[in-house]
Amino acid sequence: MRILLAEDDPDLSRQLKASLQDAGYVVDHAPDGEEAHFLGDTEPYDCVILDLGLPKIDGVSVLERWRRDGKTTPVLILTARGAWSDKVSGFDAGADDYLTKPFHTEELLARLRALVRRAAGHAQPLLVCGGVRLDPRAARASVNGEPLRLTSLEYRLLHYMMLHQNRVISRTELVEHLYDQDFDRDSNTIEVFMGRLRKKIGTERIETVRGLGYRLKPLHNEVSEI
Amino acid sequence: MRILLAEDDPDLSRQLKASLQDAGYVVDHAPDGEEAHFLGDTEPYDCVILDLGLPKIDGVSVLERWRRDGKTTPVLILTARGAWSDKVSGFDAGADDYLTKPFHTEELLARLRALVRRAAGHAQPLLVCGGVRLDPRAARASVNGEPLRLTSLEYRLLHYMMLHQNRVISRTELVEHLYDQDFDRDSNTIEVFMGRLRKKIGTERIETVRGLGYRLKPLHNEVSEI
DNA sequence: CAGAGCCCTAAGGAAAACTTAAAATAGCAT
DNA sequence: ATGCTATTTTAAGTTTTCCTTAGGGCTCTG
Repeated sequence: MRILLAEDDPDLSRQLKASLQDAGYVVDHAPDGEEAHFLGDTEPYDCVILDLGLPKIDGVSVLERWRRDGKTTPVLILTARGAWSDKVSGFDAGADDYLTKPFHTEELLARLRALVRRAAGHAQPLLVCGGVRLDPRAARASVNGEPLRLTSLEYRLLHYMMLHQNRVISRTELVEHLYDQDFDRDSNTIEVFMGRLRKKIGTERIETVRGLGYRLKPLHNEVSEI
Repeated sequence: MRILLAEDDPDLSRQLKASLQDAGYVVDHAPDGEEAHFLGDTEPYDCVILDLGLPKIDGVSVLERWRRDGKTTPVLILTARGAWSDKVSGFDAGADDYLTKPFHTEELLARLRALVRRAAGHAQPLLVCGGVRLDPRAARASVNGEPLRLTSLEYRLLHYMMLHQNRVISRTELVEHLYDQDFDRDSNTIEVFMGRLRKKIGTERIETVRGLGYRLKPLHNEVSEI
């Protein structure tokens, strides 16, 4: 876990750096806004602790530049007591958290934990099967990067099969998961939809296992992927 | 944007609720921990403002229960001046931000903006989706630099969709976040407003996903994803 | 090679979404 | 307060989408 500490007060800097290192972080120190901006731009930090009253370039400006450049690293801002209007502008510039000096080191550490935890919790479950990708959060799928245009049932079918890829899935199982209880057992909808799906993602990708069901799998030449 | 305000002081509650509503939020109020826990459990809020000194069940306990149940709604905690050890335990219980009483309403609003924005995964204070821009601070939006003239509901609709762009958002989700508890479920307001928004920002930008909802996305030539 | 299992196509029909206009409500200034 | 305007909601009519059905042809297997 690597942290950028942008703070000009030498005493506070030394003390904070020590505490952070004790807590297991790797710490780089920037004594002014110019250095802070440069480091934040070039190095991949997990979090930045940014004092607003920095020499050369002030903290809010540094932050604004980063955000304008698309940096999303979490930033915790330090500010002097009572300068609450700084806070407002800092937040609106894209800060993720604030701390007023003087503060207890323990509180800073707690806030850091919260920030990093939050930033890391951004992993989204993306289903992949060869060149086929499905993002359940976005309700969207693609083949070889090309977005797929799927109807509701087609999507649900693909979703279920991606969740259970490489396994043979019976027609009954599919029906049970795609429809509610009462559904005409001897209907051929599943077959029809298999046909449509195949047409959209490539026939080869869904194998028919006669008498048992269907299996979704990557193409032969794709198997090595992920 | 729908918010739960859990605060027992009647004066402060009234004043805060008014300020929040002025700022365009839909606000539900819980005067004690029991009510707060119940509402937070049943309604989908975009953010919770939680006083630690609540009657019946105290704030930290309420928060702990939510987190144990897997709730990830951002929570901003209000606490009395000087009780900083509360903060630490509150953070570790899963709070996302802290504010010490007394505070400036403007600061609370700034922190709320930051929280909501962060929860949606945006570091930038300015929401961008292709040629559409929305500045939550100024409550302004534009298309290709051209300022948009939006009514209150149109704006809130666009705001919510920009926070969750590229994701399919159901009619239900929209209704739940744009209105408070009692709203007629089978009404077609959302459809009507989608029509109006589309007329203003361009039909292509809002894709309807039949049976699921709507998705706001950049135009084809503006960006490609997945 | 016969029969079961599967695939394909096209069209009917129903649900979902869109459009429009008018009624209801809220907001604002007089 | 009162009326005027802007906004929101309701409601009805229209269009679009796509789920389902059914029938003929194909393929695999015993």
